[in-house]
Amino acid sequence: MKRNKSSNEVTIKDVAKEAGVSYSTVSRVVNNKTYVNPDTRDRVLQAMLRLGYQVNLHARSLAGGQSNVIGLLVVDLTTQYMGEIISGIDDVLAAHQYELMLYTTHRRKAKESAYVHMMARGLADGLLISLPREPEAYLKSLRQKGFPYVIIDHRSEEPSDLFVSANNYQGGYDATNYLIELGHRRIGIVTGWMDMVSARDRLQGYQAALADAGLPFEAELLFQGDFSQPGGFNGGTCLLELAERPSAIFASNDISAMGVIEAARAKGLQVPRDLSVVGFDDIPTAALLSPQLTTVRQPLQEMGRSATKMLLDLLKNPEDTPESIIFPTELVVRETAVPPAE
Amino acid sequence: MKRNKSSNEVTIKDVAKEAGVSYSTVSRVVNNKTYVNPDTRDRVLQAMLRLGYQVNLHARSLAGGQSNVIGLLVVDLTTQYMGEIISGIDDVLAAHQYELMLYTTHRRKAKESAYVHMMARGLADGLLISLPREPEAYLKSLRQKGFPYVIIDHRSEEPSDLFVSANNYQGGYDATNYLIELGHRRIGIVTGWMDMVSARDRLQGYQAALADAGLPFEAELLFQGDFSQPGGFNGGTCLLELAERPSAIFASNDISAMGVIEAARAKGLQVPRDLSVVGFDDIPTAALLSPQLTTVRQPLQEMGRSATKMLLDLLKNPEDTPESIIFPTELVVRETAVPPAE
DNA sequence: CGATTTTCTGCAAGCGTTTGCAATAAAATA
DNA sequence: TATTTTATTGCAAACGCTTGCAGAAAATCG
Repeated sequence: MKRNKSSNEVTIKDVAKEAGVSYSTVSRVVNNKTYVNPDTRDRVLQAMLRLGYQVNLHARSLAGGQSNVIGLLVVDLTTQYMGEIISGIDDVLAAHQYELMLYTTHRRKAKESAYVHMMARGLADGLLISLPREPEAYLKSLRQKGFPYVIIDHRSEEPSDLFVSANNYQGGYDATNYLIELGHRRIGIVTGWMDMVSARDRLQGYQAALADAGLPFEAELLFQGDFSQPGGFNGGTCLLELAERPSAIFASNDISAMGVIEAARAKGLQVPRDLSVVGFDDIPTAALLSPQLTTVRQPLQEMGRSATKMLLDLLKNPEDTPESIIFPTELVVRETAVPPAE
Repeated sequence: MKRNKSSNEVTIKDVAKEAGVSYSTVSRVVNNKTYVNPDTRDRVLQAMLRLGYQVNLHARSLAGGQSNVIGLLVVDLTTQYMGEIISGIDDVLAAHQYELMLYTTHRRKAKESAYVHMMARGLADGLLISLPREPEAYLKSLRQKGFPYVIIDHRSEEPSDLFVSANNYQGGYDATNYLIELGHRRIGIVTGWMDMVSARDRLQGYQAALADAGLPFEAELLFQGDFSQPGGFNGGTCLLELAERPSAIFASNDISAMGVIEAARAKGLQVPRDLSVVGFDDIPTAALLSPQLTTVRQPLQEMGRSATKMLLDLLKNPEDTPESIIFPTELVVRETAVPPAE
């Protein structure tokens, strides 16, 4: 049943016959190995072209070669945040003839682990892990196996871990500080998932900026969000219902900033006149909102690209020890943050 | 070098030894085949658990089993449009223990073909193809091989092709007709890539609505866009610079609608006061803009889900002949379209 | 010019599975 | 009880490729 399909496929042996050489020679040509006579190579190449040969990745991988597949673990695909990162990853992968295998965890911690093991089992040559929730569960076994991986947007504490991240602390600091400089004194914050290092870093930046300006950190001005629009909406609503409501809110990502703005509108407040808002990420939509969102930019595409390059480099030279990267963030001043009303 | 890694892995044979059975028995247990003594099965299951066995997909696929991988061909990942569809796909795949292999063509036609062949070569069990550009190039060979695939958002003319699409014609008609009913008489259109059936269908819907209302179709009111924001911006700019400028514009997707709005603003015009705009897709952002975008909704997630179900069904029962689906579209009235000024 | 070295090619083993076939044991039937 | 059937297992042959090993041919050297 499946056999007849397969018999249809042209294999390395067919090419060998066509070119009048042994199949190992064909393999050498395909893999650009040394010690192949230029003439022979040409002949094989011709034969491959004629027959339309395509390597079977499964077989190659099984035989101990590379699978030319990179696994990517993501939480959620629907966000532009992720789209940007993936597009960076994809750029580099395409340039190096690698395939991308995608896995969405939907924040189910247990699944992450199972998937990672399967990947490491030979399905993929390396792994890109974005925004992991409980990485320690499986990272340890990857390390033991010496399986190459790079983490995206998560500043790992383990020194041997390779990661690419942005300076979330600084970003949080800058955003908050900007609001302070505009004259705001009561600044709320809607955080992200607090089990994520990046979210904690942004919060700490916020607190540090407050402290440096001699402003107190007030617990009632903090709302634990979840990087989602509804989360931002709830956060905004809560904060705006405080007896003494904040004149500005720092949302830990653009999506929740949009939620906050939504909440303000629902309360009949105008942004930025009645409430200043600063986001984080600078997703493409941020510039398209009206008013345009003031936010902290992290170079998402570039992060994806760097992580992938790093991983590919690691695959090529396993002895290499590239350095983790922390990209600087950049405050993008647009329209949603202005000096407070009075 | 790679060997030591592999030797680390627990294979079906290890499990067999641990359980005291032959490896073929283990395989039968793993694949839930009939004719395995319940006791034996238990013993094998135990052993698998103890050793932490994970099937090697490459080997399985090579040996003629399924790879449990579905290939997905997409143009571009950065759009929410695609994010929505993928999220639907992913839902279904996850529920059926399939992996997703992703391939982004970046609109390079040649690459599409190469990738499809590689997938069909055993890498994947089936293929999901979204927004193909020149599908005929490779679809033919897929058909010949009997390789299962489903097309997303492309109404194929080939009767044997399975596809999931939305009623783009009706959507275009409804959007235009709505504008006409509001009182607009000069209605511009920014199209998508005209080599895509969906874009052409939307345009035809637009023309039909015009005709039905006894309005002429004027070539100067048509701008060939490309489904992108800049494309929308250019289109908007052009149309608004006409001697007699339109009072409304139908943009062929939300992203370009945002571009059109941007263009209007750049010209000092207010939406919707000076220009009504209707989009297409209803991506999540559409509801978050201000003013909120009036648009035509197509059930993207559902389309992804249906296509995937269809494909999986086809894999399970190759004799089945599921029907292609054309989802109805729905006009979502929000704030960007109102009666014309005077 | 014989002896090395280097380049080139083929053979065969193996990667971890699935599966048809054969063998055996147990159950059902005559 | 003898004979079929049915259930349960194991063996071995693929699947398409990589790669170490060994020979053959060509190039280099003393």
